Amino acid sequence: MPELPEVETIRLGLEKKIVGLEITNIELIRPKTFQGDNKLLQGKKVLNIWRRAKMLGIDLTSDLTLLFHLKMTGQLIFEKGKEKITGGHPTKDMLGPMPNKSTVVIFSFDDGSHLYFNDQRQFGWVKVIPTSRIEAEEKKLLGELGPEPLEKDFTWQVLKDNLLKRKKTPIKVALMDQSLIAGIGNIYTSESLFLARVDPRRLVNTITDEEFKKLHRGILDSLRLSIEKGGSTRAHFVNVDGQKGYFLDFANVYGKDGQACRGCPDKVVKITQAGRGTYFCPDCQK
DNA sequence: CACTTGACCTGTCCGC
DNA sequence: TGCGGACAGGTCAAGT
Repeated sequence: MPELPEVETIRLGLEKKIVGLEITNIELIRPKTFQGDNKLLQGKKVLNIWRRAKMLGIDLTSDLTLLFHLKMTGQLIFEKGKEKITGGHPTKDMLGPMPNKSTVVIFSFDDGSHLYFNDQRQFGWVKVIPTSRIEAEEKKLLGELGPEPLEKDFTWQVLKDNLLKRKKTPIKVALMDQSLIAGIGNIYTSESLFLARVDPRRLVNTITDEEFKKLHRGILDSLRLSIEKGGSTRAHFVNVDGQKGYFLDFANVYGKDGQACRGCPDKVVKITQAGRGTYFCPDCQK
């Protein structure tokens, strides 16, 4: 599920809801998704919420950080436990009552509210790490990660230099590599390559400077538009209130195989690269 | 090194 | 209605 815009949507939601709350209990329904000592979290307060690549961090007092990766189907749903549901609650409307069949961990807070970590496929995880070591040991704690595309210093030259570390890799596959650029996944590679009019099968070392510039623009435009639309919901993604995102209503190619392309008489095509679906318009993307 | 496939899991959808 | 197979916002390890 979540790529950069979806994780960012969750981050923005959590920021408004849980900063300042104190954790009173952690229930591990699927213990293997939780790494570390959950008892350490009792009585700790939420300081702030951050995102790096597709990971979400919740900093707590006592130098503790909860690090989440939601992988394909992870959800973080916040519910004000004391509010009685009387016909028309966004979470209930979308997902039914919490917890549900896919709930893997439940965090409880001192005001009676709860944060539900749901994950149908159980690929996701959350772990406890020391906040103060993240900066110095990012590679060890978060993995090898390329630059954040929405940071100011992410220029088209930075994009080019990083992608060129994999000269003979198809551009679509290179864009998915988190060690080259962080946060971009299957939806936004297809979308940004369409905006740049670049064929996803092209090898990185055949891309011209003009094309790197257009690709840079396409990445920023698709990520920003998606955050504005609350992310992409294909099947599972919802924000912390259980609501879907609407970026896919504005998508050009993702999930549109067999449908007419927006700007030419041709149809959008789906191919497989590195085991994942790629969508593009063979007429527009050269 | 470059690239593909399978594994991790559960659920849904589509064709027979 | 049932069953098998393909497929799903991600990432690893292992194999060619």
